[in-house]
Amino acid sequence: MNNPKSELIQVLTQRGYLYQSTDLDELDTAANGQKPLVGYIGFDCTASSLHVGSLVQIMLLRRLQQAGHKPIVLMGGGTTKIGDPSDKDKSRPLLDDARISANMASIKTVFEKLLTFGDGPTDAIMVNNGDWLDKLELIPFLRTVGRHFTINKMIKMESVKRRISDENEMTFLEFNYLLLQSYDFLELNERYGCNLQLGGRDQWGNMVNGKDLIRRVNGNHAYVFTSPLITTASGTKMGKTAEGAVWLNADMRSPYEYWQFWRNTEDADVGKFMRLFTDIPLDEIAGLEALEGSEINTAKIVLANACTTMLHGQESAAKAEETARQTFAEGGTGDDLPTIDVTEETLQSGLSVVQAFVLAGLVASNGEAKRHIKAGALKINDAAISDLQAQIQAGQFDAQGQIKLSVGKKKHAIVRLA
RNA sequence: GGAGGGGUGGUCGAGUGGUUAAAGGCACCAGACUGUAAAUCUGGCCGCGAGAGCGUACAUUGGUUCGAAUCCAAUCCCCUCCA
Repeated sequence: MNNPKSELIQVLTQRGYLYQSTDLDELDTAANGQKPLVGYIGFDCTASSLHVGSLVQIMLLRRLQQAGHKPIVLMGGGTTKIGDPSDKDKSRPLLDDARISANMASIKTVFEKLLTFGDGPTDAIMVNNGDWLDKLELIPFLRTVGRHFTINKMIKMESVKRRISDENEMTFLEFNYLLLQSYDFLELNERYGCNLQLGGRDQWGNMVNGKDLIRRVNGNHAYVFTSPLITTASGTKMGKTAEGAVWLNADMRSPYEYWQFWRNTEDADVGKFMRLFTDIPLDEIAGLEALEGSEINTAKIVLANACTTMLHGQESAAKAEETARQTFAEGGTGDDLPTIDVTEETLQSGLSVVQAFVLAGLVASNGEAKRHIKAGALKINDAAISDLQAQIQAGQFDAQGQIKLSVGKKKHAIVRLA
């Protein structure tokens, strides 16, 4: 689309969120109308935090709200009990209700930072599809919803085709996931006038079926908008690190580590990530991403600050930046580095370097620590360790009672004498 | 219900009685080079142990054997074809 009229579609296309959409022109017109659009995205609550993989989705809702529309965060309290079949992993252990609501509460804290909740016309709301899915009755459901789905059409869906061919198989339960998600959209349409569903590109099939269901059941017109799968410039899925998922909740990944995640973005991704994950104006981004050579590090700091501020607040971002500056630019340490406390007694009875690194969480096992020593990657106070059996010495603590542990050039921690 | 095939480390995928902690790819980690980037090259990649080594591990359980991921039995799960 060349010249979107609405702010929403302008922003979404210019910042790289558009993969595919139904009636883009019409959606553009609707987005430009008097009435705010009401758009939703569904999130499962299988863990107590979402991770950066979901961030594009969250940002979609944020853009929606910024452009004067109403976001609905749909928590999959009902669908989580079934387990999302599109995750190809072996079926997870089913979560119990207590676990699900705990996860939901924990996840909600993240949305509260990125969206404005309330009762106003463009305030975000959070709803739980367990509210209606849990009490569905099979026969009425089949008669009102099931009749609108033809098997003929369903088996032509890309997601279904893939699953019912040779190697794979699909259970009836999974087959029904489509109906449940479609029903969610219908329910939100009737309850809240929700007329837009956003999501990742893999959700397209489920989403357009919801749109069709709405038209068939109550004649309303709804829209569907998908975002691309975000990969890094080198082609891998975004957000993979040795430590696992990049969680959004601060108790699962500290603001400093979150800052570092963004700081380590590949050169080629800086502009793209800024457009997607920050509110930095486009012209400013254009200037930053044009920086050449090591200059672009400035842009990465801007990116890290913007992302961390959005999620953890300005103060946390500033602290993370300062810690990074002290650690990397000055070769010292900063307050925000992961820290472990060690007592005088522990020190007396002997604490090996290997143990210290394990305690600090910088390595996963003694063996890994030793491998790193052999590779010359473990440093104490910036001096490489070569002795596998080296002990932490009292004399290594500096005036502040600290020792700096490093694995390679990037991972640092502090041991503090308690 | 019948016939056949299969379940291997984070992942994909070799391996069909000892030389196999298990080829190779990917992912990941570290070193070199740099800019806390990418690419490239080098090394590593179950745990414990300074090391020799030890312990665990090839769906699960039991068995055969001096010795099993490899053979046998039962169980669970998956695939293909037939009914």
